[in-house]
Amino acid sequence: MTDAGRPRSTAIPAIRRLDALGELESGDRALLELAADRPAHVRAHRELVAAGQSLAAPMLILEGWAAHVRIMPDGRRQIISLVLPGEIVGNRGPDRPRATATVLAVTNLATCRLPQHTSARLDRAYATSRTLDESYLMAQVVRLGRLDAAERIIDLLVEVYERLEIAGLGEEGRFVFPLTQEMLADTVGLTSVHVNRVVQQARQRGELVWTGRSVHLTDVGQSRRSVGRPDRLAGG
Amino acid sequence: MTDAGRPRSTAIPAIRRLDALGELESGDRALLELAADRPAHVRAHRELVAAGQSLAAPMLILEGWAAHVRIMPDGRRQIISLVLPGEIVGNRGPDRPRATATVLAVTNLATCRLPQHTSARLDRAYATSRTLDESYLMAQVVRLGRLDAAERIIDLLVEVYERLEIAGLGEEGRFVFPLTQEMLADTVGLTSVHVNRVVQQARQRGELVWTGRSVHLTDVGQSRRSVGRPDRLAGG
DNA sequence: CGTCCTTTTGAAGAGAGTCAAACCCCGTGG
DNA sequence: CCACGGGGTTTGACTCTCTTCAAAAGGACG
Repeated sequence: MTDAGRPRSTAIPAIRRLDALGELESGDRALLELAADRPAHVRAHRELVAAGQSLAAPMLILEGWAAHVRIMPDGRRQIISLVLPGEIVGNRGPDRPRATATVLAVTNLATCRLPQHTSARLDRAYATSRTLDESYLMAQVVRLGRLDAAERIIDLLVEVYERLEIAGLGEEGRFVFPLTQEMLADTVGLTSVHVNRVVQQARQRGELVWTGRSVHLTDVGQSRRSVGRPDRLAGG
Repeated sequence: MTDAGRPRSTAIPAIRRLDALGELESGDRALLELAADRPAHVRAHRELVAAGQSLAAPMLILEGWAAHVRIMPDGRRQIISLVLPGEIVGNRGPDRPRATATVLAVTNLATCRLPQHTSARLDRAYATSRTLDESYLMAQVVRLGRLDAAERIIDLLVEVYERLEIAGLGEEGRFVFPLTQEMLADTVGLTSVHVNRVVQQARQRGELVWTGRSVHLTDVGQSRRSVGRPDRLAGG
């Protein structure tokens, strides 16, 4: 279900996402396009925000992936959450954004400051985005707490696919997935060795095609049922 | 002992917590006390909010513990986050609160509606509370993703202690802990059998005294270091 | 005294981690 | 054109944490 009735709003995925979340008007889109017109670039592996630092303003990811990361004193690493194109770092509504964890550029990034004090519709898009952030974090907790290795990986891939789909960056179960198996392991709380084995099993089942940086979930519906994902919330 | 300089603001722990977070004025406290004066009661094991439902208004927990829970189709259960006295369910700032997961009363509860549209200081307390909620959720992800069983349990107990301390409900590592080992297991992503064994080891090390519903962490500093907890954010 | 819930204990099995090495792809440079 | 290097992926053998299944033992309460 791409956009049947509505015309495609813009060529910029990040803006398409906010449009989808808030039903923006053309003025809102123009404002966002203006902001996106002079993007700031960040190289992969650079820190966007150090833990405990505060962010000047919320930041919109235009291209590339970022992640909230926690590294423990002994070197263990956990990717707490991913930030995909169209999603926002430091989106805390009225209060000052203060990072609760380090934010890392997973790939090269294009970003811009998030326009503030704007229309009601745009604010609604931001608010919806915030609500989604929370639900993604909760889903991550359930994933790590109660799913086994195979389920964790499929569940994460399904979630990523559905998140990318909002910005028009995924279709028919296909999407770009720039994480290495090692980073995937740090996301789902496993070792890269075990991730590798489990991914191969999913391949052999025909559930998953993953070559280079592109992933194809051959039957998203089946996959999402197999991991007991709750139905998507009805719109509104 | 407790508040050296400031006079103890109120006898109600939930209000003490918000006071600590926002440096309230007496008017704010009076407003909260008024709201807390006709509490609503909820029995243990009742659902406060069903998954996907929206909440009429944010709800302040006056007494007792609640939890965000996800139950999977096959019966697996994960407690996503705990809500302790003085903490808030459905605290989403300006946007409509919509529950992302079921909220369950862990013990009998006393609650009240959270006063809205109030002073700047009270709003700041709410905002800080929201920020803390997010950091607790992130800590839960790290706990489940990268800590082993013993670490998960100690880390959770340390966090709970420090959260209760804000409301004046913990001192010298001692606090009331109403969860059964089974519920603790559902929180830290383990089985109750294994939780039991690991708790016994912590007892034998002398790290933990847990009898009935009261827990004593004999050396909080040592415990928090042993699980690699980041230093608490400096105030402000 | 019996019932229900929670904690405790035991024995055996499975899932994931560890360690180590080989393999692959790809860009670099001789 | 091919050797070199380096990240990422793959494989194998072994270990160990945590789960599973079962049952006993405590405790609170009507």
